Amino acid sequence: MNEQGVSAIVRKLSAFVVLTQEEQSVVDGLCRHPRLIRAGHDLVVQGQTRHSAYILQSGWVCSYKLQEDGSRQIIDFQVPGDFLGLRSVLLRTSDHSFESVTDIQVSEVQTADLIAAFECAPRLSAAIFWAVSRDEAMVVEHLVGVGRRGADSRVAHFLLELETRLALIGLSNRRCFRCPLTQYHLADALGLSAVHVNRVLRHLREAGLVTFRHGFVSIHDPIALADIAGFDATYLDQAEPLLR
Amino acid sequence: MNEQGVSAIVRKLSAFVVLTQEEQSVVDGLCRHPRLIRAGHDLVVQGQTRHSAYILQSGWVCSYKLQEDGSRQIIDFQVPGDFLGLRSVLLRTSDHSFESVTDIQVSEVQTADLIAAFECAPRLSAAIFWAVSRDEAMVVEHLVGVGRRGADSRVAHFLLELETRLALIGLSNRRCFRCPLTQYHLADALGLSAVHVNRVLRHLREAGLVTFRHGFVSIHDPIALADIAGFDATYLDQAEPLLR
DNA sequence: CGGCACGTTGAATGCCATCAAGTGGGGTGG
DNA sequence: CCACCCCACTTGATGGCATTCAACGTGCCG
Repeated sequence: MNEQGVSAIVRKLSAFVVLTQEEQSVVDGLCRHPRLIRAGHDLVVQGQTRHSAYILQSGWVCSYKLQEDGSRQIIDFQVPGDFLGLRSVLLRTSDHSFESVTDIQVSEVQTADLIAAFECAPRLSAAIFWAVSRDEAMVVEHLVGVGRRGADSRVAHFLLELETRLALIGLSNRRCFRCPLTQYHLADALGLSAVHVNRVLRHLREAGLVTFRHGFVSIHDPIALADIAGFDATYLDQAEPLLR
Repeated sequence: MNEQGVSAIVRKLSAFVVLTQEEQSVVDGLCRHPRLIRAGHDLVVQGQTRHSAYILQSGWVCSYKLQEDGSRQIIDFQVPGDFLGLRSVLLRTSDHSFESVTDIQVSEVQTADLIAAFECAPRLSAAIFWAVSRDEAMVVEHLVGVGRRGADSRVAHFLLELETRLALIGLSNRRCFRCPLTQYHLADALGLSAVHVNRVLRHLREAGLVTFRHGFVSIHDPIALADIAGFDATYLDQAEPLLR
């Protein structure tokens, strides 16, 4: 729960469907058994066969895929209110891993409970499908970035996307936000070396665009930053709620 | 329909769920109104607000995302039996475009019909969710390739994945297959320049691994190719059907 | 026969990885 | 309390992989 007394997931889903009090309690019912996990632990590992889905209550998680040569590609980061592993419950073996970046709090979601929730609150299922679709759109945009953008643009785009996601759940005020990621995380996510990420960050900082330091990000010039990022937030679909 | 008298989509879904005769007819019912589209046309364009989903009956399609600077990133190719735009029916605006690579035959799927099909054939819905999950896993693997693999490895991986997908619907005999893609398609998909794709293909050909030419691909040395590709087909989940 | 799309090859440039070395803060243990 | 280590970050030098520019080949089609 944050300062408004509303859980992050309710807040996020409300961006798409304005949930009734009753629907909110259904969601909260899914989050009944929170579990604490320390930073740097794997929730699900690549190749694992029967794994659950989770809702992230607090803290940050990354999903990644390891290669034989030891390098890893981070697929996405999860912030409070996001689902973990919902995409792949139907594949027999998980194709990627989840690791806690910070200490986290998660609720395990039983498939049966989820289906029951869908039945008694159909609008809720629409909201959850929207959330899943948005996550996929983010992976696609991520692919575009890694495939077609230069390093500066890639880093700028990443920070802007992050800001937008965090603003949605009340963890950013559109200027600055807390961010527990290291430059190594950025490197693994963006397909760059950590050394180069460092150089790019310095460049962006000296250009007065954005500062990424001490677990904190400040966006000094959103316009110029969005410009070099080629950032267009349409894919995050963050306009008015569709269903009221 | 192919030579076995079974549509590509039924064949593909059967890899996950062995469909009864009745379930097969439900699927065929979804494919009632086929539409022909010439090569090089857009079915859905990025930014379009209300678009349908389709099932591809024959021919090849690519989904891509355009950038301001004119470059494009191909997200994925669709081959017969694949869905188009199912992922994003819930987002208000499509975040990417679909273009026919060859002349194609598609069936438009009404959301209502799909839901009705789910209700009268629950096993079918599981199979479709599996197909969607597999598509997402492919996008993730694509991201890993673009982010973390060198050009040779990327091209090799792409060709192996393609072969596996086509074998599933009976369009490859595990050695060679027809492939209407140009080197420009590969370049846009793999985040490389067309010139470099050409060089890589020459290199792979001269090494006796694979030939990509005249709309035809021959895999001469699958073992060595999988080796430099770092190819592990687990994410395609192509083992035994799960539900019988 | 010209035009066009696709493919092919060479040379020069440049972005980013890699190697290497060093800084600084936080935690631990002597 | 200080020495030590470890991790994250920082910076410079070097080199390689892939892009870009440019030119040419080749088959197809109007």
